[in-house]
Amino acid sequence: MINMEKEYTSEEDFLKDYDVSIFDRPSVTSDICLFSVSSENQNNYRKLSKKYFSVLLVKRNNYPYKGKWCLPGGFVGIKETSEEAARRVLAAETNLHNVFLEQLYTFDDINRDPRCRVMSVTYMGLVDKNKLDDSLFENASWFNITTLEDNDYYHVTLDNGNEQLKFVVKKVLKEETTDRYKFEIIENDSLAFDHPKAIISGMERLKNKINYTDIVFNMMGEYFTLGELQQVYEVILGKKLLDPAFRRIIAGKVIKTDKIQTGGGHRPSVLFTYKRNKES
Amino acid sequence: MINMEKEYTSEEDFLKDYDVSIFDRPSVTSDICLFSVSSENQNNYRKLSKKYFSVLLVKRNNYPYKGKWCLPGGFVGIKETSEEAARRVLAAETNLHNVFLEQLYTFDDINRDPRCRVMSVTYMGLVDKNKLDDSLFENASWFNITTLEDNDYYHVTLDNGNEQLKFVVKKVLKEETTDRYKFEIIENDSLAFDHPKAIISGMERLKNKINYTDIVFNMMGEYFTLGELQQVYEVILGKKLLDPAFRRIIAGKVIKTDKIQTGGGHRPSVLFTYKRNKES
DNA sequence: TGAATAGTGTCTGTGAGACAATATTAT
DNA sequence: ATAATATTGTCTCACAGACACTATTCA
Repeated sequence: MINMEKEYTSEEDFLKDYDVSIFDRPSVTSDICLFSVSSENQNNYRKLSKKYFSVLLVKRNNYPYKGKWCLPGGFVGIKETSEEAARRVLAAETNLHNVFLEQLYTFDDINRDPRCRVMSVTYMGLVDKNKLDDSLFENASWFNITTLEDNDYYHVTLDNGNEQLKFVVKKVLKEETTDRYKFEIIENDSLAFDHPKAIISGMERLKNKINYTDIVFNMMGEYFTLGELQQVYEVILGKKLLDPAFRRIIAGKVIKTDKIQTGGGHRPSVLFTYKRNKES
Repeated sequence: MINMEKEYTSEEDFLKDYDVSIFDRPSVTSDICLFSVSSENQNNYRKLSKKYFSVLLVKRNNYPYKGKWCLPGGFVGIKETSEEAARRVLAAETNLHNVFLEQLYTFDDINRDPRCRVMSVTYMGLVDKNKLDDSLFENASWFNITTLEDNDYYHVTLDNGNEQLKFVVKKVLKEETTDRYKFEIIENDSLAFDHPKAIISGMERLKNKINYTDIVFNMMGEYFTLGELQQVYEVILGKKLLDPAFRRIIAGKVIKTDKIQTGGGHRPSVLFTYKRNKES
C-alpha cells in the first residue's frame, strides 16, 4: 500500500503500491427515472384520449424495502460507467435499447440505503410508451403521476391501475441565489429509498427543459398531430396551453407531412414529424 | 454474504448476511471548480481595473500526475456526503467556509484515473476573491481563464502569473434533442485527470445560470457598483453588454444604497447591494 | 346537425437591442 | 478642459398572451 513517508519517483512505483481496498468507501448505484406519457381511451368517440404523465417502477422482491416499489436501478460495476449501468438495467426491465438518458443528479445522503453507504447516480430517461407497451419485465409497471402543488409541498399520487402510491415531498430552496432545491420526504407510503426525491427532480428537470430544448420528441412516435404534442406538453407542464401560442413555439421544431389522421368525429389533423437540426 | 437462493423473511436477516466487500466497486472523489473574478489594476488611474474570470487549482505533489495542476478534491469518506467532502477540501485549501456550492456533474469514465476506477462528483463553487486573497494553502493558486471558442472547440488558457496552462476541449452534442454536451479533451498540457471537462462544464453552467438566477452575487462583496457587476457579467459571458439593457435586467435584483464610490477620474458611482428575495 | 377538435388572424403589452444624450469626477 | 465612467431616455422590433374566428369531420 501507499507509504505516505515515501517520495515516489515514478508513476509505476506509485501504482504498484496503491491498494484501493484499504479505503472504506461508498458503493454506487445507477437509478433511472424513466418517464413516458400514457393514453387512456375516452368513452366518447369524439374526444381525444386522456393523457397521463407516467413513470416506470419496479417492485422489489428482496430486502431492503421488500415489496415496495422503486426506480429501476442497480449497482455500477467496476467496468461500466453509471450510464452504461443504467442502460443495462433498462434493457433488462423494458427490453428497450437506445433510450434517451440524461444524468440528473447524484444523491448521496449518508443513510439513504439501510444496507450501507450507497450513492445513487440518477438518470432521467424518456421513451415513447407505444414502442414498448407489452415488453415489460414482470416486476415492472408504469404508474400514472398526479401532482398537486401546495406552496412548497408536492403531493404526488402514483397509480398503475391496481395500486395507488402516495408521497409528499417538501421543496426547499438550497440557496436563495439559485434554483437548486433540497427535497425533504414528508410522507412516503410505499416507495423505496429516497426515490421520491429523484422522481420530483426528474419532473422538474423535464418541465424546465421542455421549454428550451427538443427533449419532448424523445417521448413521441415518428408521426404525431400537433394536438397530441400539445397534450404531452400540457401533462408535463401541468397546465393548459393556448393553441396559437403553442403552434408558434413548436413551428420551428416540426415538419408538416402529407399524412392526415382521420377517424375522430371532428376535423382531421395533419401529422407532423420532428425537425432535426442541421447542427447534428 | 447474501445467498441468492435464500428467501429472506426479515430485513434484519438480510442485513446480517449482507457483506459490502464482496462487490468490486468504484471509488468516489469529490472535486470542486471554484470560480471567482480577479482584478488587475490598470496603469491609467481613470480606468476601471480589468477583470478576469478565474479558477482555483492545486499542484499535485504525488502520483498520479505528480507536478500537474488539478481541481481541489479528494476521496469521499464513508461518513460524509460528497458535498461535505467538497467543503472539507475547500476549507483546507482556502480557509473559506460557507462557500456557495452546486453539484455540477458526476464524471465516471472508466479510465479517468490511472490508479483504479474512480468516479468524481464535481461541484461548482463561487466566491468573492477579495474575501480570501491571502489565505490560500501553499499548493493552491488562482488561474485567470482566457477562452477562445472556435466552432465546437474551446481553446482555454490558464495563467497564474508564473505558469501558463493550455488545453483544448471539443464540445459534442450528446443528443440532438437537448443541450447536454460530451466534452472530449483534444489537447492538454498540464492539467491532471479529466479536469478540463469539469472546468468547461462549470463555465457553461455559470454562463447559463447567470441569466436566470442570482448566482452571480456569490462572487460579489456586500457593496458593489453596477459597473463592477456588469464587468463580472461580461467576463463570465465573454462579451460586452449594453449598459441600459444590463441595468434593466438587474434592476430588480439590487438595492441602491446611500454610499457612493469616488476616486476614479470620472463621475462617481452609487454602491448597490444584493436584494434578497422575500421567499427566503 | 352538432359536438368536438384543427387551425388561423390579429390586437396588445412586455421586454430586449440599439443608440443617443446627459452627468460628474480627478487630474 | 478632458478622458473616462455613470446614468437615463426612447425608438424599434420580436414575441408571448389573449381571444375571436373559421374549418372539418362522423355518428
